[in-house]
Amino acid sequence: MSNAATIKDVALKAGCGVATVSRVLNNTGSASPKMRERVSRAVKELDFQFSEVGRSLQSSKSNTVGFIVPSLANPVYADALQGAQDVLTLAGYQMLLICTNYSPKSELNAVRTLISKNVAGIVLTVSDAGSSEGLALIRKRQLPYCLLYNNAEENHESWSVDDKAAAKRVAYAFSECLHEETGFLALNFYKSDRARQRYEGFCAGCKEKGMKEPKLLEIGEDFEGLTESLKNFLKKYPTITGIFASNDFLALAIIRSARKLDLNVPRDLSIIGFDGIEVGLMVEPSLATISTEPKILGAGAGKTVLSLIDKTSVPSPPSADQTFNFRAGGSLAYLGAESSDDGKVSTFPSSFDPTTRK
Amino acid sequence: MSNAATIKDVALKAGCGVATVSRVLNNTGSASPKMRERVSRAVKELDFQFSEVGRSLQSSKSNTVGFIVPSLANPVYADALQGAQDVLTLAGYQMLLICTNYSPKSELNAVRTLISKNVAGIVLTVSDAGSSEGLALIRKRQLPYCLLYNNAEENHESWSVDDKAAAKRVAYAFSECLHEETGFLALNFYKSDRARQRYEGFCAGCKEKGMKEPKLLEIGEDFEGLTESLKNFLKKYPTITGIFASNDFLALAIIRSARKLDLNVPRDLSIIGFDGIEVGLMVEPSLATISTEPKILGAGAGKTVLSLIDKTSVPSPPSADQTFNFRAGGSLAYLGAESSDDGKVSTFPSSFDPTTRK
DNA sequence: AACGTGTTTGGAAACGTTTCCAATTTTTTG
DNA sequence: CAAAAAATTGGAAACGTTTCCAAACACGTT
Repeated sequence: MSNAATIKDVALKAGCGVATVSRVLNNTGSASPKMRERVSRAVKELDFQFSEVGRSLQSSKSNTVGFIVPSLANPVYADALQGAQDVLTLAGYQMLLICTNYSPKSELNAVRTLISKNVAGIVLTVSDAGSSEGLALIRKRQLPYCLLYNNAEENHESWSVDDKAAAKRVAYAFSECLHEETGFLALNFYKSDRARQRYEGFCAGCKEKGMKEPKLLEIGEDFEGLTESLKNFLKKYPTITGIFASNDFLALAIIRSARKLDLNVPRDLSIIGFDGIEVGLMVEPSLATISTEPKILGAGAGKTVLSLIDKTSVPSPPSADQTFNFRAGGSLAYLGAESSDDGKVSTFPSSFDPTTRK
Repeated sequence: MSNAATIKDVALKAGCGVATVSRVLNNTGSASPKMRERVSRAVKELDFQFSEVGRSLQSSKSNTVGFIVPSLANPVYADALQGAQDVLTLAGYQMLLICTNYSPKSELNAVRTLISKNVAGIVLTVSDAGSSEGLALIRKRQLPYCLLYNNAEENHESWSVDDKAAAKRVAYAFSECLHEETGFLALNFYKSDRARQRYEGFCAGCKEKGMKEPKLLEIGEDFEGLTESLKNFLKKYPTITGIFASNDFLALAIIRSARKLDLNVPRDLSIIGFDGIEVGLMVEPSLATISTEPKILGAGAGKTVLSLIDKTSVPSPPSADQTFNFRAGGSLAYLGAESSDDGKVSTFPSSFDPTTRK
């Protein structure tokens, strides 16, 4: 298809051997000034560019890194991707992207595909790190890789939010505002180990603070019928005063549903989200949530893979409690007697912000 | 690095020539049943997989398609990407992704890179289709390509929202609600031909309806100081009753700013957005906006490139007025005397929805 | 003028495929 | 059963690079 010039064409036009062209263009080995000049002119005239395919075949290396995520509809992954892109591009790598749509089977296929394309490394988010066949294949093939948003077993490189710790923090927030009975809202609970870990952490936190065990409100593929589900849920558990949504999108959706049921947020029902997406700051009342830094995580995972490729020292991910912050917001009400009118809650001291890195 | 088996290893283990292995595995040419069996076993034992690099070099084809977008922070592009991914994956192609961060210079680099990787085709959004060097290079190299979100000159394949027509529609909506004086809010006006086209269309629509010419409110890199800008803007033009924001994010941000200035939306100021992102439905009041189908556009552009590659017939993009719908919402107030209390506006008949395709 | 020394240069092999073609084997046919 | 026809097989070239190695050349020294 492509009428592109090859190194042979350049050599022909410059009147020299291909080896010389290669040497000149890569600045490896010697070449006389006039030879350099002739080659340069030929390159100009032919608009020559190396074929990365030929290069990759010969060197069995490539400047491509694979990126596997469940979906880009979730801004968290989109942002993480941006972060990774930035560091990869800077290092001269391109990104081969595959979305698995939360299907573990696609995960394995994705890995196979990337391997066959000879990628230099892989950044990936899997459904369940413990049982992922794709991940196993990567390790078997000894490819540089880094997990993203999967809380690692110790033997994996990984950049992730500590879901359990963060969810615990949510429980504390409810507790500090004197909530006793809460619910946990998740979409596709069974498909995401992240949702499960959040639930686990939330339960642990509630227990620790002497609150009742959170009731699980699980919904299916999309938001259809959420209002109805909420109605039934609250009928079944009328004493619930707060709901922890496993991501901000869900949190916004449940707020809307509550509104449809003529419930005032936060007066009748408090909501806390997870992720800290930007629009959470734009709605009224603003969304109390766990704020995270997807871009930093993505960049970190990208850097890790690059280090693994170059065999330089691997950067350390932030420690568990530095991967998130609790962000106060109007959607969480203080239930005490001296309840002030504005529904505002004191902001908590934010922990060290891992954002600060070059 | 990789200890991966090659076709030679398979041939060795199966006791045959590489040509035979190739024939068996690709089901091209004949092979005896026992030979097939021997080869299959060898493949199993070695966990063999073709190297796409070798293949690509030999065939000067590849199953990779390039995708160039300004950014993924904007959910519109993220969704479009998803749409494209779906059709590409189904057709056995992978996606090489490059974000340009709105820099025309990166555009050219991106194209060069993709060409050197021997992609089969490119889907791309450029800053300005008329002057894009990257686009010019693609055409020169005769690569299959399709523009996305760039309103095409007639000689380009393109899937895009008709910005001008849609913006006109916004003007009509204001007009129908009896607004006379409006503003247009844009971020990085000069960098995006899309923002410019929207402004142009909006002006045209206002003129047509006998409204005053919209005042331009332009802000820089991010949302810092938006509230201040709005304050000054409204001081300067106190008779403005509505603002058209060039995307939904901006619309939400300006609503928040208005709120900070103690203005009630929509009573004191009406807002209409552009894009139809999902959270627009979740906020209160809901966002009046132009709803679009990024996923469909992305899928369409993907399909177009695939058709170009296969030299099959190219799908037709939806006609201009089918690329968007006006979506009524609480952020747009009817200014007539019989103003009802709820701020609701009649919904307009939605035009044919181009979503309906396999 | 003959000799080292150091720089430039190009041929050829290798990377992992596919495909052409000729050689070999099997099957069919008279 | 021999010959023709058909099916099966493998060697080799090609795709675009890089790199090893030996050949060619340019010098300054005796």
